[in-house]
Amino acid sequence: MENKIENIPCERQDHASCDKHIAAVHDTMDVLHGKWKITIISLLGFGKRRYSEILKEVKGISGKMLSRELKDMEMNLLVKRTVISEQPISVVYELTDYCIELLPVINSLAAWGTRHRQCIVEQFKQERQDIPA
Amino acid sequence: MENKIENIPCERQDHASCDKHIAAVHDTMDVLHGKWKITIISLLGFGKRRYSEILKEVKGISGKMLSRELKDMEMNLLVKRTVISEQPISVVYELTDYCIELLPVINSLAAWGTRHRQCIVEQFKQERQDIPA
DNA sequence: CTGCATCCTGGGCGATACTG
DNA sequence: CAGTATCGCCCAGGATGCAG
Repeated sequence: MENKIENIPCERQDHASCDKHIAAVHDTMDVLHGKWKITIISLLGFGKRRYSEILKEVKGISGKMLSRELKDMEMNLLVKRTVISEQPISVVYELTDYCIELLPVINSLAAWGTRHRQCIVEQFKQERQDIPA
Repeated sequence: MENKIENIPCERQDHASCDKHIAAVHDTMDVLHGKWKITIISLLGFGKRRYSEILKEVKGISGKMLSRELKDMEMNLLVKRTVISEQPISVVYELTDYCIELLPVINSLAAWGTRHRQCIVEQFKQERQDIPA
């Protein structure tokens, strides 16, 4: 029951560094918090978009939430906002280079999620044939 | 404003794969949902722990939440629960090999979080000397 | 010690209507 | 078209107490 490190593919060795690690994770999660930000980032990873386009393409999001999230993300330097002064006015959002560094992270989340879904499906099948009668 | 992919270090090319990508991310986030799971995983990445040890080491968590989260994680095959029939009874939790695959993902979250914190600090300093008078 | 039931509060988020 | 204001629901999660 000791603090033997085994099979752990990372380099956390003591309580202090463990706490720092956790704090760092929370820094990221704070930035990504809420129901929508990751989706928005994924979408914008696809290319710059206007407000109304995002509204359409992110299924289910309301206008209030979208502007709130975008404002938030702009403050966190994740997104660049550009006003196009035409008729009528339009606003374009795009990922900052900084935020683009998040994409690989999000990709790794996606990769694990894909495997996880398969695993759950397997498990389900398994259970169904364990109790067949 | 087209769907030009540029500077994007990942391979999402069309709407269908983009949607799948997003769904996969949500699969992962569902598993990690709530205020505590990532922290618990990080801690257990450190070595197996008893219930009461986790309760002490994860600052701020309540008993209710801890058992709820652990049960949840057990169902998702993230954690292995072992009852030690001694006096008094104790229960040991440890990461499954499956969950250990999540550690690199969490590490990448931490890595970005560390950089982000530095970036925010820089930005703050910047602003303070932009409006010094 | 481990873990569940109950009660309760805050705030995340949706719906709608309104302004520039 | 972009964004704000108001209202209110709902549920994650905190506190406490009980059970095995």
